[in-house]
Amino acid sequence: MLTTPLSAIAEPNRMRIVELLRDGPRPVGEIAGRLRLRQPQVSKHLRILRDAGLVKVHPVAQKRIYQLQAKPFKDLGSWLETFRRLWESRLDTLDEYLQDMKGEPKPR
Amino acid sequence: MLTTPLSAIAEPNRMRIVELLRDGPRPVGEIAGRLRLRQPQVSKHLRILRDAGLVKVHPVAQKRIYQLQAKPFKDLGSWLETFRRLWESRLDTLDEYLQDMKGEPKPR
DNA sequence: GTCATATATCCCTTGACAAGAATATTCTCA
DNA sequence: TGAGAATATTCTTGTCAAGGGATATATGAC
Repeated sequence: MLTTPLSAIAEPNRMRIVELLRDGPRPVGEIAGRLRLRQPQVSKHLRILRDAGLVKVHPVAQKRIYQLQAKPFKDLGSWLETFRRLWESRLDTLDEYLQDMKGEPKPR
Repeated sequence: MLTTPLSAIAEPNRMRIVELLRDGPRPVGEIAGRLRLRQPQVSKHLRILRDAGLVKVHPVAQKRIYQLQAKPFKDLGSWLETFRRLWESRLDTLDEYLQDMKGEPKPR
């Protein structure tokens, strides 16, 4: 129900599926075979990945070719960028915070 | 139990906590106040974030100042990099895959 | 010591979710 | 049309995790 891209990838088997699809589009059966998973579980995981917008499906005969979508990865990258100062600024802000606290009135 | 950084961030309230800490270290009470969460839940979430290596705690008197850690974000960035060709190569590999399957010439 | 503040942990209930098994659906082709 | 292949869905069950409430622990002030 609540299917955000992040929580979709957080599940270990879905992570494996995503990493497999990183190398190119694959049909369900091949995914199941390579990852040693049962077909129904793979279909269910793909359904969730699809609802999260992480993959898109292309029907070819009876096969369904699943393909990664770029957007959620771009978005995740953008979100990560907002943390860039975390590792770029050598001086962390802890000392700064502690300094601020010194000026505040003491609890009673 | 299985506490990976990704699954830790995937939880909505923990995501909010992480985004709050992005602006700087904060004690538990302030996090609870700003996010309108109850203190025990915040402590529990912080515990999980801490087990996942996302935050570090600095005791100051009775307060515990929580601070984001850079490493997991760097790691996530590195992992995300492995998907870069996804959105850099405008030509996706779907046609290529279909061609392999059918043995047909690429449609024009 | 006692009290107040700040945070952590414990117990409990409830809901979400993943796997398994069986079945349903969709498509191709003879 | 029927058969077989490829995939999707339904139902059930067990597990895990989040929230609520109460309580425990730690620190500082008096």
